[in-house]
Amino acid sequence: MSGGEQPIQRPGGLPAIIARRLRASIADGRFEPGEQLPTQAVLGEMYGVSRSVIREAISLLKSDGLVISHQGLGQFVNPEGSSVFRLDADLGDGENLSELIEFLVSVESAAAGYAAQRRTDRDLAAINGALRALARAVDAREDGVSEDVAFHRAILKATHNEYFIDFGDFLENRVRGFIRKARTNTARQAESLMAEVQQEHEAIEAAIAAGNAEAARLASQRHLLNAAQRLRIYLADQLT
Amino acid sequence: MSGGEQPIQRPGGLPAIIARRLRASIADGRFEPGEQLPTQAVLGEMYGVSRSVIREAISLLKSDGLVISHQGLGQFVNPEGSSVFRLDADLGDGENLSELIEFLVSVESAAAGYAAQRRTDRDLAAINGALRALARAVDAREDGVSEDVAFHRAILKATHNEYFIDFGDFLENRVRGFIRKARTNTARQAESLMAEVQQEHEAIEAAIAAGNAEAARLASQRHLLNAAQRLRIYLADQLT
DNA sequence: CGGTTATGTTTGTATGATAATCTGATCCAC
DNA sequence: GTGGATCAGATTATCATACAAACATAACCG
Repeated sequence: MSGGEQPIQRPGGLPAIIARRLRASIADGRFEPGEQLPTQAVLGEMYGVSRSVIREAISLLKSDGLVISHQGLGQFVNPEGSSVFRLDADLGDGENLSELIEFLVSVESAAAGYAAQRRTDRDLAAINGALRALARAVDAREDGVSEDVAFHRAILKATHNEYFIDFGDFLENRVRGFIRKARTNTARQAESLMAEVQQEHEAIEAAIAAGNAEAARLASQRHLLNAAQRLRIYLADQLT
Repeated sequence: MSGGEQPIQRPGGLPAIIARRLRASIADGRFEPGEQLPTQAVLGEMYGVSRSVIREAISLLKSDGLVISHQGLGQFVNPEGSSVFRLDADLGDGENLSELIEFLVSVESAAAGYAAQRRTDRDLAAINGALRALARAVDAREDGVSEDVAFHRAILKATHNEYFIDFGDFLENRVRGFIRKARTNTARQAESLMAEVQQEHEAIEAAIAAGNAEAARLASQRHLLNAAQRLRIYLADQLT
């Protein structure tokens, strides 16, 4: 999967390497919170790279809120600690896939619960419309990817919570897209699989329509866990 | 709160501005997925800045996985979409505080549930030890901050899931630290408040010890929601 | 026709210079 | 002396330029 036909993927260049080292140094306490970092010129000497590289590395740490720099003053380790939670899904290696799925399920199912409590009639109509469109697509022997996306997005939208919606976009781009690719590649049992998926979808929709948060959580949880299971089977087949 | 005694916080410099614009352009579809971006030299002309600035901006997008660059080839919009979920908590504005808390509660309570299912005896001992240490600190009229941190961290550790642990660190740095500051600043009712918090902690610990995932989820949920409520009261008082 | 070699383009890195901004010391007036 | 303005130094921010490395394509040759 990783490292195939595409041009080789380097660790990210010198700036990324330096950034990693600096991050480690901060984490290890070699630079304490609030402490002033060496100047860019000095850091350049320390690591044997030019100031441009140091600047890019620092820039990355700044975007994570780990470092704060003031013109004329210097650069400091943010005493508040990193201000962002960064979830980078390196799917496909299968290493910590289970752990990641667990985390994803927690969020997704919670979102479904909130959606059940908050969905307006308009939300419900959108969810229902997406579900029926998906059914039509499956009947027409299409893949129904865009309809699947619309369905899940409609649910997240019904939470009326920006954070869940953003998280859903991430989930969509990285994980569900991956799952879908796996699914279409194992087109053998596509028929029964599609029916299974559709059934899970309908369970979610019914719970949300009924305003039953607990049921929505469970149904959503089951759906994603099943998808993960199907993905695992696919990955196992790949290794033969 | 924001913009007080510290040196004024600029929007982040030219690179951050350019990065925002590029991000917007990609989101708006002005640059389609997989499409090649203009060269750094051209982008520099377009925005009227030097190539260094463009490089730093692109570097930020690359760290989000939104852009991929190949030496000698050019820079491309990642067709897979962003590979990271970025949760930056701009707490203190109170704007979408409720939404954020909702998201945090979802994750934290799920973690408590997993902890209840998986905790080893050693985990349980760590949690219990932290809880008793916290009680001692409160009795001794100390703030007990470090003990509080240790308690929550021990729980997250008991999930044996790296993602929850990382998330806990973020939560700790940004949110709980903020809550704690609010709490100590309203030291008037500290006595009854501490007792209330301790009671909530004990409920979580008991559920985890009993291996009751559902109870652990609920207890954790209640604890964080109450903390958020206490925070809201504090913030409201501030506005007088 | 197939493989090899130029060639041009683009990103990566280095280097040096200038502008902007902040701290701390210095200086001057009163 | 004290308070405020001014200056010097340090440091980041930005710019400009040059060279190295990697890649695609076209030209070339056997």
